Amino acid sequence: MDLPGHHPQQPPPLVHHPGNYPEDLLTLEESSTSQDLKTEPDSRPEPDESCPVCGDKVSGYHYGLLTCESCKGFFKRSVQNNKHYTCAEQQSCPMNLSQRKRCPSCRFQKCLAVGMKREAVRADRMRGGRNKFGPLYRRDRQIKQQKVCHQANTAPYRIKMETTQIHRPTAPNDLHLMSSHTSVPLSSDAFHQSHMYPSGIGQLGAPMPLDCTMNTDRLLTPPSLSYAGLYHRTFPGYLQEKGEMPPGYTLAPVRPTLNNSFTPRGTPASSPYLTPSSTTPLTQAPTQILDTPSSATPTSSFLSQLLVGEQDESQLCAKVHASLQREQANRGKHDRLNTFSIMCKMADQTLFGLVEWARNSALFKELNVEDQMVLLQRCWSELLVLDHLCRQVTYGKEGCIYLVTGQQIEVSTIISQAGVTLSGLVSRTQDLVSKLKALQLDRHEFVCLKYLVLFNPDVKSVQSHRQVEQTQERVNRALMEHTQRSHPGHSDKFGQLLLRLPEVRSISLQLEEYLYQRHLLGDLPCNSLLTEMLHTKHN
DNA sequence: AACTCAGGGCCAAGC
DNA sequence: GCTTGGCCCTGAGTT
Repeated sequence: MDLPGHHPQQPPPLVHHPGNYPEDLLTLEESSTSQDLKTEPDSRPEPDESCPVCGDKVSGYHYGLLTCESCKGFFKRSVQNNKHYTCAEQQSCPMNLSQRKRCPSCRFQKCLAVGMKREAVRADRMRGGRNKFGPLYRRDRQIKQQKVCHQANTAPYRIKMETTQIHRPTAPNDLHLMSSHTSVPLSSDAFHQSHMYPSGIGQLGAPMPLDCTMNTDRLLTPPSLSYAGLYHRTFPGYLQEKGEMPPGYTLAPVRPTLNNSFTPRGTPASSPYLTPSSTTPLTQAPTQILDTPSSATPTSSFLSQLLVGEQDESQLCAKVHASLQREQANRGKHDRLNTFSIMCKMADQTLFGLVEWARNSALFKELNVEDQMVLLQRCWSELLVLDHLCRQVTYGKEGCIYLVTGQQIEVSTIISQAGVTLSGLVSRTQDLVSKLKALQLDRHEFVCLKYLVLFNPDVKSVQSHRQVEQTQERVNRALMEHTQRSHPGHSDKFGQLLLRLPEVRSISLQLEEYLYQRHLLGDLPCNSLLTEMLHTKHN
């Protein structure tokens, strides 16, 4: 579309960003062409850049990201007129250029899902000017620009820097996510065969390369940030509380209650996804999580309370699949997500679930919103690691990593194909899994560990410091009494459990660093909670 | 001061 | 009558 006064399709000149690139890359750029030297990256949308909502041609940044003119208008009208659409189908209508008009509900959900921001639609309807997302757009441009440069220089650069991974896996060696019906307890269930594998995601015969090369030497300047999205997505109501948003604005999509026991149609009762309610023992797992019979002591009642808000694995699994399916549906046949992107999406959705879990926790709700944010920003990666560990202890087979989607992946395959950092992370995590399996962790103990990590009195900026400290002590006591009661023969289980937490923390910090480096390379999906959390910590 | 570009408004076309 | 989407206007921020 040619817009007078707009130049959205003008090809972006190759630019060089002084200070933002390591020397070797810089040299490559300078030697390649005669380029303009600019301090600000120019990345007007390329002619073939497509709208993340419908695939149409983008016309510029609108409400938080590059979209087409049509979706811009649609989103604006929807927010301005406070529209509430209803989907006549299953809320998963295909969204593309020809079908975008069919279901406004799904279109609007898609707009929100890809990261369009309601708060960018002005309540006062003032025209012109700039919005507060300038830094976000700059960051996005920078990332895109870095990605372009990275791709342009990718081959020689990787060979040079990736000493452990000179040979990038080609198709025959591509990492395949093992189909669960061959390896995991989900076996032959109809749900997994018909439902669990979105097109091109982890299907047998659909190889997914483990694009996990990583160059730890590439340290780029952290771009500028906007935290608004984090607040909005994780703390609906925050701005209303602050009086920054008019009433009636919903800042986050309403999500189903986590306690709802969700049963995908066609899933046999033996599936671990059926982990029905949060208070039911997980009895189907290869390595069982032992739920001990408890007498009605005050501690066990407190522990039961802690378990109330536990995430439903089947629900989480369904969400992750839906998210991956949406993502894949938006892409062309030749533009499949690589394995790393899929993993990031999984982590992102899991993180969403963990934030929801915390927010729904009665103990956590007692804190003010600022304290909640500070605590979550501090511990999100530890929660992710703990969540992963719990899944491995519960469902993981020896030598395999069990994904939130129910698929399994062989550890040896990852280690042989990933770079040094990722291999190290996987090894450390697997070691920890072995230790926790040996300790025969039960779900009470896992949830206590999560609470211990969440209620961290060492976070200095917490206002209700005493409250956080008391809660942690209470959980600590409950964990101690529980381990003594449930494993009377294992006198030091409590101590052994606590001794694992520093390793969890260490892994989580390494994971954050790894993800942040990949993010700077433009490998992480934009507008994800994961990237926002990473940014928050790095500032 | 000129330019940029993202937000809002307008309105013909389509349903 | 409502929705869509292309085009143009506006004005804060940038150069």
